[in-house]
Amino acid sequence: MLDSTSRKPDTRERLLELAESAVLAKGFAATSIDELVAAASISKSGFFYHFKDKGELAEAMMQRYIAHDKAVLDDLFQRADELNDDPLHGLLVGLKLFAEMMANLPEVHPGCLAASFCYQDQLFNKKIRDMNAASVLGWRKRFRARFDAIVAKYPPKQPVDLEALSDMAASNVEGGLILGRMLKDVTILPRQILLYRDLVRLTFQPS
Amino acid sequence: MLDSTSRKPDTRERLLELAESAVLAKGFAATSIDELVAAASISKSGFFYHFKDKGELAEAMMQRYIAHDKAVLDDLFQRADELNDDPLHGLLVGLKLFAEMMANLPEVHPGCLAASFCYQDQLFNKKIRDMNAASVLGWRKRFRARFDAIVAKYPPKQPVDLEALSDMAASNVEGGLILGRMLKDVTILPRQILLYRDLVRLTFQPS
DNA sequence: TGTACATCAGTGAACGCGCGTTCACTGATGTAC
DNA sequence: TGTACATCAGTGAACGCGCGTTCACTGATGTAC
Repeated sequence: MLDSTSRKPDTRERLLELAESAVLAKGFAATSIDELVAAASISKSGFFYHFKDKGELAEAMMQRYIAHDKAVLDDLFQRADELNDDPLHGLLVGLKLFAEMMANLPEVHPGCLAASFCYQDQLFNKKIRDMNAASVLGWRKRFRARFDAIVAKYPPKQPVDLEALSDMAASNVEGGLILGRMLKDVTILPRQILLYRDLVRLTFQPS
Repeated sequence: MLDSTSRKPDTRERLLELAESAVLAKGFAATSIDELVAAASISKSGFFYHFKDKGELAEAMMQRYIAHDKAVLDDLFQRADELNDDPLHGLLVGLKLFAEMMANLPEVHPGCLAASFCYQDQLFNKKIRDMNAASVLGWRKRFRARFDAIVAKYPPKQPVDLEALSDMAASNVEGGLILGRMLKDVTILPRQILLYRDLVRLTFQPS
């Protein structure tokens, strides 16, 4: 029985964490197994005990990243919904919380592993690319459900491309991360999220 | 004297073009000089006649990409401005033209080299990273100037983060490209641009 | 409680291949006089 | 107009290093009886 309080080193998890930050800095191909095992203080063969090859590392990284991403969003919107019954205000509160969370990240230059992978996708097998696509569709579905509820209560004055508006949640984060990295300015992402929030408000809130 | 109509092979340009599409598919580190020279039908040493090392290739790629990017935008907004005197309508027309242009790209999965580089930026020297940052600041400045003119004529009802709104032009394109690649759906980018256009309209247009 | 065996989490040495880079050289074209 | 030289746009062979991967092996812990 695995005791969650027992702090055994968990080499595999450490390798994945090291790999993630290396890949976000240099890309997957330039991240060598040698550097990971050196940082984790194990031998190269130790790596191959945990992953049968480098492709399996990529798969595990993506799985871990997507699961974490989903957990954060689930938690965020659950908290927002507890504060509010109205679908529009619930989303606006959630987006505000999201912006605050992104403003308070401890990391210096955050990045999205899915974005990194999508600009190197020829390196990966179909399974990984499909995981990546599924995770974006997850964002789309999550936000679309909220917009459907909002539209029912607050019919917009003009026709709205609800699918694009749902996708913009993810798109806006990806874009904000890229600009934040390019300009080394961590305020860009949270401000982009607040701007998306403005768009949602202007689109649905009766004036 | 170089005659622009003389169609000499221009090996260097061909190498840059081949490198760009390879890098957008696999990343810079996984793009080998061997594959480029094979595709260009020259020998490996021929490559080193044009570029002193791989880093100089990266530099030339970025330079070329940014110059092209700037030229496209200059042309686009010049055309939009010829159709219109009003700053708000000029921008709205420009964004519509932009969306149409992006909807009619011949490429299957377009991508942004600057985004690719920024997710591998540890591979590159400061000069390249600075070029990349300068190009984003170029977008910011371009759109900021337009928003300043718009605000003077159409004061917004509520306070607006004009810098973030300017950055969103680039951010929105980056995000749209990423989602388009992940889902292999070329309609995503133009629809995101139209949504940004909606935000601009809703923010400034008197109701 | 003691013993036999299985599993876990690795080690250490070796491998071949592909990568970026160098170097001496070359044939075609351009320029000076 | 002919000749000497320089530049352009490469070629071909060789280099050493780092990479991902394999393989036989090991000491510590867990489980069955």
